Amino acid sequence: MNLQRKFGLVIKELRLKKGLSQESLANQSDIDRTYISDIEKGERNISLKIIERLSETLQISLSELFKKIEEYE
Amino acid sequence: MNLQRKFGLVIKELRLKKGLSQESLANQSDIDRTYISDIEKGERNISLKIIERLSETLQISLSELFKKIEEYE
DNA sequence: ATGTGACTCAGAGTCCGTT
DNA sequence: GAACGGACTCTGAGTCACA
Repeated sequence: MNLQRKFGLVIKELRLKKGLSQESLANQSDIDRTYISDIEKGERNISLKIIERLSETLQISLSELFKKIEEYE
Repeated sequence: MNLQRKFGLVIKELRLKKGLSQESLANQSDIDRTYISDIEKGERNISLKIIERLSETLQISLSELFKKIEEYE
């Protein structure tokens, strides 16, 4: 499984843990709802700026976020 | 200091610690030499794929890489 | 509330050389 | 060996209608 798919899975997991819909995560992160959908499916090779915005909204540090991602291997 | 600048500083630090030139890091990571230069100066908003390739060449996990980045704040 | 296809366009990423 | 520049190509960012 590649990195961007793992990334999507972790984002989805964190979003659900906070009881957020894709739409509200999208609004809070100032990202389009359909773009969030693509990210969670692992279909986008996202950049540092997007990663940062998501981690802020989900209230997780970048190192903790990537630690979770690594646990998927 | 923004995230991409901190990212660049950490990459440079790790590269020097391994005794690599920008050119050899570029070659081993299959990234353009001039792009490495820009990244280290914090002038590029790089994607997940590039981040992954750099971490592989520099032999550091993504979570450890971002932990170092967070230490710059 | 989420998925998909199709789109635009700024910027990610490359290649050449010169300082 | 690294920074800088111009001139590229290609893909990520961002949006929309529709299912």
